[in-house]
Amino acid sequence: MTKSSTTVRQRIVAGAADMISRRGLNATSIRETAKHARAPLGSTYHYFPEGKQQLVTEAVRYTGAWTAGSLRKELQAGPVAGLRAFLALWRKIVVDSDFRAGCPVLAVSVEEPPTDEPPASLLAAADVFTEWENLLAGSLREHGAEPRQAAQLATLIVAAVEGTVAMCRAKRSTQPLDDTAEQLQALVLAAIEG
Amino acid sequence: MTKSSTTVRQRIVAGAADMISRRGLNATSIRETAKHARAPLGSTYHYFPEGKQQLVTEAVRYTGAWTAGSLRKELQAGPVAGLRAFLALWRKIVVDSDFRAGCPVLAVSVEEPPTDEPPASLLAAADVFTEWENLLAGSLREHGAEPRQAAQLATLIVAAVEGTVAMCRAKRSTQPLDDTAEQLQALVLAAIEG
DNA sequence: GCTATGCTATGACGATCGTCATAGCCGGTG
DNA sequence: CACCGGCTATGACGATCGTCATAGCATAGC
Repeated sequence: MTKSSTTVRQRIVAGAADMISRRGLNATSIRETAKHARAPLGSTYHYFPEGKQQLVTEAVRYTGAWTAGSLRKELQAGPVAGLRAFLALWRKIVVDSDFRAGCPVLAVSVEEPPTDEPPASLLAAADVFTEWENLLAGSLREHGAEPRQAAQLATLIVAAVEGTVAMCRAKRSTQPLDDTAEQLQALVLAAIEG
Repeated sequence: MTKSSTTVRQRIVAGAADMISRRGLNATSIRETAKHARAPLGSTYHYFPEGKQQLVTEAVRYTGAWTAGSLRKELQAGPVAGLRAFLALWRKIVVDSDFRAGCPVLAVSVEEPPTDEPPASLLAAADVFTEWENLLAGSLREHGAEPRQAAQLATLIVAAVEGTVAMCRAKRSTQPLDDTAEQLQALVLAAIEG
C-alpha cells in the first residue's frame, strides 16, 4: 500500500461523507463518489471490496471520528465552550454549503434498507451518536452536573443539534440554530451550577 | 370525481408518507407506493400529474397537517400536555414500527435534489416545521412564557424531537426519547412559571 | 531486465428508476 | 341504446444503479 493510495482512499471516504450529507444515502452513487474523488470507478471496489455498504459505514465513522476529535479538544475549555464549538461546527457546514449540506450520520439514520437486520452503517451511526453523547456527558459531570442530568442533557444536545441542522436546511435560515444554541447554552450553565 | 377515487388518492398519499418515513425519499419509488396502496401504476400519474415531486409534497403536507391537528387538540390541556402528546405520538410510531419508521418531513429535509432551487417538497417541509413551532410557541405564550423564550423553546422542542426520533431508530432503543422527554418537560414547566 | 503486485481502465450484466403513451373497461347521461 | 369521461391496464423509453470481470499499466524487488 503506497502513500498516494491511502490518500485516494481517504479522499473517496471524505467525499462520500460530503455527498451523503447533501443528497442523502440513496442518492449518492458509487460512480459519483469515485468521480468526485477523481478516482476510477474500478478503484472503488478495489479499496472497498464489500461495496457500497462498506464505503457508507466508513464515511459515517469518518465523520463521527472527526467531529468527536474536535469536540474532545474544545471540551477541554469546559462544557459551555465545547457546546459552542459543536454548534459552530455544524453552523459552518450549513452556511458554507449554502444550506445544502447537513449531517451524514443523520442521513444514514433515516434511510432503512429492506433487510430485516440493521446494516453495519446504521450500527456505526448509533455508535457515533453515543460517542458524542459520552463526550458531552463526561464533561458535564466533571464540572459538577449530576450524572443522570448530564446523560439526559447530553442526549438532548446531540438530538437537538441534529434536528436543528435539518430544520435550517429546510428553512434556508440559521435562525433555528441560533435559537437552540441560546436555549442549550442556558441549560448547560444551569446544569453545571446546580 | 367519485368518492372512491378520493379514497384511493388519500391511500396513495398516506402510504407514500409511511414509506418515506421508513426508507427515505429516494428509496421510495412510485411503483411501490402504488403497489402499497393497491392502485395501478398508471393511476399515480392520473392523480399526480406533476409526478413524484407532487406526491412527495402532498405526503409531507399530509403528515404535517395530521400531526398539527393532534398537537392543536392536545395543547388545549396546556403546553405540558401538548408536549407529552407530541412525544407520545412519535414514540408510538417508532415503537409500533419496531424502530423502522421515523418522520417523513425530516427524511425529505435531508435529501437535496441536484437542482439549484429548492423543490416544492422542501418548502412544504419548512412550512410544516414552522407550523408545529407556532402551535407550541402560542400555547407557551398563553400560559405565561415570554414571547422570545416561547419561540426559542418551541424551536428546540421540534428540533429535539426530530433528532431524537432518528437517534432512536439508529440505536434501536427508546432511551433517547425518554431522556429528551424528561428534559423538555422540565424546560416547559420552568418557562410557564418563570 | 523480468516478474510479481497494486492500481487503473473499460465495458458489460441485470435490475430498477421516473415518466409517458395508448388502449380498454365501466358507470352514468342523454 | 349509444356515448363519453374518469379510471385502469399494460408496456415501453432512456437513464442510472450496484456489482463484477478482465485486460492494461507501472512500479518495486530480485
